[in-house]
Amino acid sequence: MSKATIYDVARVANVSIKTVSRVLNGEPKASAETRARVMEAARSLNYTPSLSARALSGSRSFLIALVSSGGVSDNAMLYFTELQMGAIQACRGGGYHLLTEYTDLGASDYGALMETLVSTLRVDGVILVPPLCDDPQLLSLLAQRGVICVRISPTQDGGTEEKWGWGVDIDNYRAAFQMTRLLMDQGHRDIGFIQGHPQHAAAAQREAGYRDALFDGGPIPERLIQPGLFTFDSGLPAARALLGQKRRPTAIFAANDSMAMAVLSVAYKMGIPVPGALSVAGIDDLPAASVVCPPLTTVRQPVMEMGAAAARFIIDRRAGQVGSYLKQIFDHSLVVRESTAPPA
Amino acid sequence: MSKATIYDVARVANVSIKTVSRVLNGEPKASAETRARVMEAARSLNYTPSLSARALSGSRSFLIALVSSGGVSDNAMLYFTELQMGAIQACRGGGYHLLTEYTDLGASDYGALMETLVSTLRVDGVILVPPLCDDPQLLSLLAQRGVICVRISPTQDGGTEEKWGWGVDIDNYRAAFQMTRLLMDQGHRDIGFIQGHPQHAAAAQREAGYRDALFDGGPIPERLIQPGLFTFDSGLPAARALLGQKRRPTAIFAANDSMAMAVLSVAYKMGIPVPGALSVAGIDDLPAASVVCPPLTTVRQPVMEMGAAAARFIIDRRAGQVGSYLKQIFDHSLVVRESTAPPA
DNA sequence: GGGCTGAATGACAGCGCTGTCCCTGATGCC
DNA sequence: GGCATCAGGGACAGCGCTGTCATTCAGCCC
Repeated sequence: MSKATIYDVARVANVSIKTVSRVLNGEPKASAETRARVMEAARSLNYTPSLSARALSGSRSFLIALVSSGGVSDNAMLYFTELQMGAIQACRGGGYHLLTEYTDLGASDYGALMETLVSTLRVDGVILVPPLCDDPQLLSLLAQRGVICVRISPTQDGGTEEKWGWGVDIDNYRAAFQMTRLLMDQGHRDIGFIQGHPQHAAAAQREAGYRDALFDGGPIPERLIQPGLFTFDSGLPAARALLGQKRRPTAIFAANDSMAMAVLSVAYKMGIPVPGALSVAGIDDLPAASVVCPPLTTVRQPVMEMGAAAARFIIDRRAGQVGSYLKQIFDHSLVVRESTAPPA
Repeated sequence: MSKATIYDVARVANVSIKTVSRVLNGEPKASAETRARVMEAARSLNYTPSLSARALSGSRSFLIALVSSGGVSDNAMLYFTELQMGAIQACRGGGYHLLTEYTDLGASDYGALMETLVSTLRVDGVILVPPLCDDPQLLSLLAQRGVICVRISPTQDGGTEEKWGWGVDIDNYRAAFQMTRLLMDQGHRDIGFIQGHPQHAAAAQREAGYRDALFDGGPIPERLIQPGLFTFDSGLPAARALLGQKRRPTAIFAANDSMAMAVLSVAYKMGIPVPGALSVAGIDDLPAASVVCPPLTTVRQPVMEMGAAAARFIIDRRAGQVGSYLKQIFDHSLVVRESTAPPA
């Protein structure tokens, strides 16, 4: 019950420790019979290998770091938990474990943290969320150290995989395009838009989707488009600007849910009934989106799957498999709730 | 730049590796001069010790596991991120790292996961959130293996520390008492209450606080108290039951924010203006609480600090310090927003 | 039959630290 | 001076694995 070592297993199975190692790691050179004997011995002893020993002598640490940034209620953090759960599940399948770290780009310890991750922990890979995943300095540091890096919703100008790592995302352009069309199909024509953070790749893509859907490349009355930063607070003035106009839009599409909720909040204060006099839509499907009044029409991303794919990518790479893509695009889906309806 | 080892540092500082180890670990036997020389050598080589090697040869792994359970939008998960950030910060201070794992009590791999945590990873401690932290089987397994265990918001019948580990919490009774009194001070007398999950210790404490504040031990019209499970969905029927009564309460205090939001939602559908005709309050101060309409009056727990304290406890214990308490109680604070007002 | 190939397995040397034990020289005390 | 004491520091043996290389023994070809 204390702690069986590989020596114990070897003794019981009557083979060398190296053979035990081989069997447990699924290496080819082992007869079926030996394999069975070793497995049985391991099971009977309730053996689990020591991660530290494996890491120390081998080339893998079986550790993946998920690095977050931003404040607790920042947009990136809001689906962080979900991302993390996906990654954890994928890790479990591969004998890996997920380490979570936190840093801000501007933080003074940011370099030291990465150094620790690479040197002290020797993590097998790193998963980065925005905006960390778009920091060239960080990315090149990781690349240079040979750490596999997966970026969540990265900018597209990532260059080659060698240099920038791999990424997972949804098709932000299409998601925004479809949501805009959904509003148009309901009869809306005056559809306001609240932009996302200018440095976030997804923001531009979403805006492009909106523009193309609404005017098909033609000019758009710019009064319909207001700046935002993906945060609830940044959505407030944008919503006020949109709703304060003499000819008020009949629908507002915010580049994410946090800002869409800000629209809901401003409309509530101004006494504008939603969806009666105003339809509101967002993107992300945050847990809160289904809970606000009225429940928000939005775009759901398979965040958990994306997290799992990120971790799996690292694990597979470390196990020797080579993929060829730079970025994996996941399917999104429109979630129509009660915040949208045909204009009065 | 590749990877300096302790040998390199020893060579440069012209001492034995053991001395380097001593200096870096802050052990006493080293003259100030030697200490300085070693530190300087380590810095110049950009040396960071290997965690695996330390774990393998020493008695500490420098790893703390934070184990979560429940679904993404379960109550426990909603402040999980915050808890985690606190723990990460505390870990950083002590040279520790946070590993996150996920399991359900009912899950089949639940035992195996714990086994892995203890045997394979040899974590120095485990932080458990409800309802995991109240599972006697799990707790005794950890205790038996000598793993330090910190429970977040645990039941009180924990028994001795040896057996059950340590816990962090707020004074749920007082929080509920104060919130109820706040509503009473505003003039409310018909204050409905939605209970929390019956198996969760905090639920009973909050209810007791409400009862004592409202009727000072005397009988309470039981129509005012409706069952809930801490989830948004469970709050819906409870809210309907309360608001459907001929003599409707003028305020509803839900045992947590998720259910308070359900009240907001039901009131909205029924056309009951909040706070005009109904005041609503919760407990937790979820990120969403400030975003719903109207923003929710609630009780803020210092979740981040609680997470930090939990991690710090494990680190200190591992470093040899011994505390004496079983449970550390943190200060909460009432957050008065717009969902409460004097009755019309 | 001799030599060759290849599958199955073992011996052994670390990986980079920490724990334990031991050595050295200075200090203090009678 | 003699002896215990103690701070400061080193030698050395692992911790429990994996990588590398060597070894063994069938089977097989000419």
